[in-house]
Amino acid sequence: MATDSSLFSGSMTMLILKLLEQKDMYGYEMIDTLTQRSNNAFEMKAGTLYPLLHSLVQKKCLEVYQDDASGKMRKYYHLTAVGQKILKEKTQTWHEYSKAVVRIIGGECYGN
Amino acid sequence: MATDSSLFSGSMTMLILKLLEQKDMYGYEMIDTLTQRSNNAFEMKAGTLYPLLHSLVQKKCLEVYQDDASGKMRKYYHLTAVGQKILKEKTQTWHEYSKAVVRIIGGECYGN
DNA sequence: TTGACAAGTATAGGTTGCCTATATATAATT
DNA sequence: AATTATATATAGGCAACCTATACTTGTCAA
Repeated sequence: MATDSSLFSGSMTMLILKLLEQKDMYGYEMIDTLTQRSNNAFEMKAGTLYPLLHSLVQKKCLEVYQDDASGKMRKYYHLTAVGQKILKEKTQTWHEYSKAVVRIIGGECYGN
Repeated sequence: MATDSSLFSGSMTMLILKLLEQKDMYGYEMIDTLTQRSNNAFEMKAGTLYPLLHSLVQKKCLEVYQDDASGKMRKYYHLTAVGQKILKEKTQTWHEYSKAVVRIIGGECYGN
């Protein structure tokens, strides 16, 4: 991530799971998608992503399958029911904390 | 902090500086104030706070003075100009990242 | 046609941020 | 008198993320 990433450390898992809720993706694709959708606010590093993906597979949050059709090795990740549950929990927690931060630092407020 | 604190690690400094922008406080007072204003979402631990305060003093973000009037030792912390600048930067970054997260995970976002 | 670069995945090692556990001392409560 | 709340402090540890590096294959320009 860019600049002062520490402000949002811990949210990486949530963001990855959210991307995979919409469609199966391979690692490099996730990095690009995150960068685009966040307008460069997030620049996830490969060295952060791949170990994270491996651990999420181990925790049964993701399933992986390989596709070499294009000649390049691509490992696609698919969100499981377990992963979906974790995503829901993390998202809820995020909104809760986000609202609490806003109550303290003021400014904009997040719905629901 | 409560439960899955990792989602917001890195925001502690910002929150502390924000409290001290409003008035000088001593450590224990900050913990209570944070707990109250966040409706128990944040439960900062003493073992987290005091080392953080010491490091902020070292970075010239805070100044400290002691008050033993009440019989109890209380170290009051005061926000410096440097601290104010850091607070402004962290707050800006937080809003930026927060908006980026909302763009990815969805939910409403009010104001800038 | 080969040399450089982008795409794609992977791991080791280090830093940071926060936590738990523990320690100390005094005031208030019981 | 004993316990609890107030108040500050430090050591040790874990988890999350980063940097640096490594490897392979495809593409494009010189």
